[in-house]
Amino acid sequence: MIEAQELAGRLRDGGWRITRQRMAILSVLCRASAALTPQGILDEAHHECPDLGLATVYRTVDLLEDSGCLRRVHQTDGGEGLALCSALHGHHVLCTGCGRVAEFSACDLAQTIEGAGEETGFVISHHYLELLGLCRECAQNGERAA
Amino acid sequence: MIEAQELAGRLRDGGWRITRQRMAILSVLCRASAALTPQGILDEAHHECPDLGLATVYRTVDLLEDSGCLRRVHQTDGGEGLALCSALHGHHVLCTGCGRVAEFSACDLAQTIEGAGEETGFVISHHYLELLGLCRECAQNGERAA
DNA sequence: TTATGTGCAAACCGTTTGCAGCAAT
DNA sequence: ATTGCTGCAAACGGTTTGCACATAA
Repeated sequence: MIEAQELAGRLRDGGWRITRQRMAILSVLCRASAALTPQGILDEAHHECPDLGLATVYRTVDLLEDSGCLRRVHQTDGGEGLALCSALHGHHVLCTGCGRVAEFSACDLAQTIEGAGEETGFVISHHYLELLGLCRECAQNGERAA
Repeated sequence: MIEAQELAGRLRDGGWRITRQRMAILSVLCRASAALTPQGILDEAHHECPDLGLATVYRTVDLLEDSGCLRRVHQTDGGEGLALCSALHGHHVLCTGCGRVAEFSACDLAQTIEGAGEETGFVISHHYLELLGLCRECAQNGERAA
């Protein structure tokens, strides 16, 4: 669980100003257990920053994405959501039952990348990986994976 | 290189009608080496089907996605594109130099899935994987990966 | 003090939808 | 003959932008 303060530090280091609005958005993102939409962020942040506008949410989200603090993830419903990246080279796992998002770092694609390289002739340099399944709670409650 | 006829067969088997418009869209998708947008599909298909409308492209794209023949991929420019899935359980590789798309099947995530499961407590059932790099030509021409 | 950030509201643009006519089966 | 498919154009909704004001540094 990363702290809003820590993310704010990253922004400050990047030369960005720390405003009430940005702090509110960061807090919301840190508290969130599921991926959020810009509108969802606004709704949540409204409690601690009633005059926040949607345009600012979009602008801040862009900023955070560019800074590598935030990533777009495919939602179960087909849409996209926003989820924090607390660590470097982290990937996301999404729960198809409740939408919860978690990060993991144990990513070993060496074999796959080599195989794909041979198969296609490409020289692979990056990858985008997202896992889907059931979180502990949903698995225990017998939810079905989508 | 999958044939438009083969894809048409899959649609027919699903109970869908084969129309001039759908055939034109399928041909475009089969010919394409890069991921396309709906508008891009329309522009290309216009040659062989001048009265094709954008709404029909959207409707056909939905159909193909639902049938598992087409997948959305993250483009290098941040946008999304559409790429054919010719095989079952295929993933895509995108060239960050020229946009070319290829499919590969050598996907071994067992290790990663196990690790992520331990790390997060999730029971993983699906995954979304996309590789990025340089195609043979771009690598030879000394293009830089984005 | 100064440049950056913000709210507001309008503009934008990709996508979806309703409908009357068309065409695959 | 039936029913699904299509083009058109309007509606929609998420995102971006211009601008004058506010505020972090």
